[in-house]
Amino acid sequence: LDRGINWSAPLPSPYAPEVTEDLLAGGRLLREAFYQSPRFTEPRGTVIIGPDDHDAPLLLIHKGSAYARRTLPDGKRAITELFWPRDIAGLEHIAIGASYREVVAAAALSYRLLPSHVLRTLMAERGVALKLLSLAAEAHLRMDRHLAAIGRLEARERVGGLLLDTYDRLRHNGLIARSTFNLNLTQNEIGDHLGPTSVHISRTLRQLRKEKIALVYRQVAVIIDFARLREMVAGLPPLFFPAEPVLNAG
Amino acid sequence: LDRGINWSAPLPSPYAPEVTEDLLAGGRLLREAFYQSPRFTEPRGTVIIGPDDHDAPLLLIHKGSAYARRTLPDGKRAITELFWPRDIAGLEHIAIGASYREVVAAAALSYRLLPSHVLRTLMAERGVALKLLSLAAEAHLRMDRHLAAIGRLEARERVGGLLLDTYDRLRHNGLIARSTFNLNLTQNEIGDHLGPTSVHISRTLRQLRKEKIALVYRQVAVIIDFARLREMVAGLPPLFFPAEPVLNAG
DNA sequence: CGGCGGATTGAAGGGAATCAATGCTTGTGG
DNA sequence: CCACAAGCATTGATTCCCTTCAATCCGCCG
Repeated sequence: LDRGINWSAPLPSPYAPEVTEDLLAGGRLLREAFYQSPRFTEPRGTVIIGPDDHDAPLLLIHKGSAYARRTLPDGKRAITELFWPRDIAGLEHIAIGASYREVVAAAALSYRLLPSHVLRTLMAERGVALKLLSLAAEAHLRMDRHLAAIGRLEARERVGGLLLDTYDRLRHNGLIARSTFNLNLTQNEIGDHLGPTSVHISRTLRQLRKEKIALVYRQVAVIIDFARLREMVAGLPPLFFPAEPVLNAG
Repeated sequence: LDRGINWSAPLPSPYAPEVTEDLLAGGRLLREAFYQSPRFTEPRGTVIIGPDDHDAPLLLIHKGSAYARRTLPDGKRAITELFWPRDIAGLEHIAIGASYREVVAAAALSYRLLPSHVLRTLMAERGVALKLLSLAAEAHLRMDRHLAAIGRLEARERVGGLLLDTYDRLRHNGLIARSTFNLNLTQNEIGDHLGPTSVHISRTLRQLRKEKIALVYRQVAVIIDFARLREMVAGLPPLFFPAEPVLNAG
């Protein structure tokens, strides 16, 4: 059981050392730009960015969570990315003028928007361009890893991975302190994200509950046994890079 | 059957109109930078970028093809991206100093390398930064779509999708003119890319062969019946954006 | 209270994995 | 020039993970 031991994940990703300063400056400018826009709030389920929106804005999340969703021609749905507070969604819109997926609020969502043309202007600032590229790279890394998981792991490991990844991401950003957190996804949505049907997600969760590894009840997840959960998802590469000498205290 | 009718895919992706000029300029500069470096050639199977390389370079492909591969802790492999001539691989390295996957030559590969720090300098040029972001966005789009396919479609549709996507990408870049092309992937590698085992890939290909839809023999693919193939992968969203009024003749 | 979306559970069926044997090419060396 | 090994592909038999279908249940809201 979790006895207050720090079970959190390894250190964050090491950026190329020579860019950390630029990244910090760029991140600051980016945040300031967002803060010039008003803060919106929308209830769960709201489509923030439509599937065919033109010149869609970028989106900084303050509170709640959101996901990117694709609807296939036959009506099947796939959730390809999850966004949590401090994440920026819609980086693609800076270069590509049309959206190809929806961004949907997974919980009551508080956020700010920034039109893509503002970003294009702001990119003149070296740090901003670099920060945007690094955000894109992080998203790429997560999708790459998710792709490997979906293609090569079984439902059990994928579900375990989702729980652990979410915990690690939230914990790493200081958004939670205990082993309980709000997943904000119905079992149907979990299925759309991981591949299996909601029926199978239900069975998998029941199994984890029965084995006293983790508990998901009404979108609230509780990780009971970190050691066995981490062992269960050992097939998955680590979410962040392996620990390294700290590069910068910035 | 294919009677010389143009079965190729819809138009390329529409960039935000106000950036097309910058993109062209940036692309030119980027290409020029690559051309300052020597051209290398490696045989099929060569690992161009190792899984733990630090400060890995970017890679412009001239001839042949390559793929990005992850090896999971238990030895299972996942191929998460395919690269064809004119593609640039390793955009992540500009911001993230460590590689998290391998880049492997899928055929005799002719390519050039560019160290990431050169890119970081070159990014001062507005067009270059924008071009890099747009390349990242395109890669993101492809992965997003692939994720949806892996998560929601069956093996048959995935295999069909791979064939059709490859054809469309090659054709769109003027790299092939007929319905035959070299896939450069063993059935094992196809499996690593699409999810199923090589055994099941073999059976699926046999089925397509029997139905006279497509033929893959010794890594060479021949699309026999475009109409039925496109119908078969109707569940997949289009590779490029739907046709639009042409933005720019540039 | 009735209705509704989400979750649960059982039974049956199917798609894909696994295991294992065989065949086919190509390259190598005797 | 043939034997042989190695890697890839093919195929059958069996198993199993997951889907599908359908019924039920639960908590919540008007």
